Amino acid sequence: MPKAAITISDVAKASGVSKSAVSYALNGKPGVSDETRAKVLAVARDMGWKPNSAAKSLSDARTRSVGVVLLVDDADSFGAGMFTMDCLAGLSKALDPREYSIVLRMTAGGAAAACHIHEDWIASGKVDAHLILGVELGDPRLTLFRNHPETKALFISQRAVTSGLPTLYSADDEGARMVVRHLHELGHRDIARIAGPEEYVHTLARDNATADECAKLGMHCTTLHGRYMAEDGERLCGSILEFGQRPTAIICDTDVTAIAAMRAAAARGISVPDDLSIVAWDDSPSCLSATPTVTALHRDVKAIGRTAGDMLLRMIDGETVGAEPEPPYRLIERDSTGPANVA
Amino acid sequence: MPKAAITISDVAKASGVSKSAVSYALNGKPGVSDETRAKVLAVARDMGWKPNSAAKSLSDARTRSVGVVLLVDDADSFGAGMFTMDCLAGLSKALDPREYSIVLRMTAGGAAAACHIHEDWIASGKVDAHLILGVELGDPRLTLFRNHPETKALFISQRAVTSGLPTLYSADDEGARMVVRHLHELGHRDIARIAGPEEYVHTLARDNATADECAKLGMHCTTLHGRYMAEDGERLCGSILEFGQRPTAIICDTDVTAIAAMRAAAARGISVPDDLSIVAWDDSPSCLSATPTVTALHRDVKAIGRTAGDMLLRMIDGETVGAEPEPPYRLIERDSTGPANVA
DNA sequence: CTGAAAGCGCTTACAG
DNA sequence: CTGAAAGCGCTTACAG
Repeated sequence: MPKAAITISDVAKASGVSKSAVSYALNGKPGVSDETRAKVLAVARDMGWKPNSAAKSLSDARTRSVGVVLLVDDADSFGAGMFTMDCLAGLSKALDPREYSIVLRMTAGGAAAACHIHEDWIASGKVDAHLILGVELGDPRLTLFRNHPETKALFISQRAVTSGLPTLYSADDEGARMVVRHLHELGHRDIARIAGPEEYVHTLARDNATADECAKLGMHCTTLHGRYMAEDGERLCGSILEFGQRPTAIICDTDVTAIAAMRAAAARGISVPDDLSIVAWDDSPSCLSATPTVTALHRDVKAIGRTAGDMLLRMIDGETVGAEPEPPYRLIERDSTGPANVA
Repeated sequence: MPKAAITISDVAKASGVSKSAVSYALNGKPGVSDETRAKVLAVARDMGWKPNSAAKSLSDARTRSVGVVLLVDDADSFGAGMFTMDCLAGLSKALDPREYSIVLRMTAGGAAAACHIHEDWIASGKVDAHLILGVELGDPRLTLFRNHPETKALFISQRAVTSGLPTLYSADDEGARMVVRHLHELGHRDIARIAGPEEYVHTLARDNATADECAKLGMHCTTLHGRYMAEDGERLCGSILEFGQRPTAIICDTDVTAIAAMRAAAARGISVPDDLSIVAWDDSPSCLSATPTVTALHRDVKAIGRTAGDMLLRMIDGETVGAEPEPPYRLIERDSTGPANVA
């Protein structure tokens, strides 16, 4: 069984034609008679021939792969975990039919380390295109790809951050407005938000949109920032509930903080959703298994990955790609939100 | 900035020597004077030269990448998610210093589809080695790699499944015994287990080891099988609590079912850990945020990935690799287990 | 120590 | 329609 790798020359010999004839036949190009072509194809199949990937890449300058560098944080391997996984699944799905693979690297060295890997890939021609996630303001990867406009690179990011670069931008703005409007309809006028760290650009995007929509609707919103951890959620929720005027609803930027906030409320005898409504920004299975179940902003992460893959393929095909929006959020109403109870 | 890819010939021209001299210099091989070498290195660095990856691969028959095919299940994108992610992170960490990348594909087509991808990779020389996860009994990938002993492939699996093939085998056996002994020390004699689906080989491994250790220690264990879902955990726990002699402890094969089981117990007024101890097989953040916190078997998944990476590199270097154990489980005692309360 | 040459496996103008 | 040739960018014996 384990025959040494068979080449186009072997096929040529076996079918009694020249190497070039084999190449033409195999690639469906003109230059061979139908008869020859059929024979070559049959022989190639029988011998189990596949084009050598390195040789093909060298000769046609295509690697048939897109590069992704993941930033891993030793602490929170959890936060980004599922998003990344689903996103890769979607990407893979888009790439699959074209026989493109993902070349994956992970680094704990942050944006700078990721940037070096991309540089290497550019210089070595390791990938046909780059996908960049988790960009921050002043990220060196922005500069890198601005300086290499000939390199095909797509960012999944906020619109404001990557301006001028091909981007699949998030719908955080719309999401924020959606939540605020939902709470407004339920009669809430005084709300709070347990937001993520201010370093994240999407946090700022949400901050802005939330504030803007609240202003439009005449609502008041207090925003506190913290990490995406249960303890932060509990602590911030405590602050919100104990100081000043208590809001009737809280928006939490993540499922973890939302569930932590519910616990903090329960600990104080505050009932959700009767006394307090809670909305989680990221939907997840834990939103479903919590008591009560948590109303959440849901987005189809696989679809985001798939869209990214499609955009990358278009770039590889030579098309110019600009900024395109990701699929919209959907608000999934569950049991943690209800009419405002203004005591 | 965006200079067209620069090649070894450019460097040769710029430093006034031949291409071969450049190659020797760049690869630290003898054949050039120290002076020439230094000059070439300087020029190459200045020009930002990197070896073209396809050319290098073609010439030395090494792709500097290992291939991984992930089986994605449209339904449960969650279950395997974090394990896979952490495992990849560990793998990447091992591969990084050698400048190896992961070539990643994901498929919803199960083992058969994955098998085809591996076949393609073998024929096209796309990767230097393969890593295979989530193998089941009768998996076509076992046959494929048995028929291709010259291909470097490592399985992360159960020892029994892959016999003869290079394998990083799991410590499920030891894990099971560890939990049983822990419960025995706490005085439990009559226990139950909410296990995973019987299709999974690791389920059987756990079944066997649990039964064996119980027998040794004179303990009784009832085992029920179900999916890794909250509803299954609740249902099975209900069955266990309501029929026959109620056990004093339950081992759940996953964090999800453990937490569901705790809920089922609470719903029946059974207190954890006073009336019933609960152990989760897989540790996770939710074990920490549950009330009470859940005693769990914890394994260092990144270390598993890293070990796999090291083994793969050794295989790539020509070493023969057999079956090696993964790092052992650790039992993390939290608040969901306590002394047996034999009413 | 150094250069010219052949080869890795494929593709693609270029003559027959 | 078909074959011989050159080239993709690198490595590596092989003569000077």
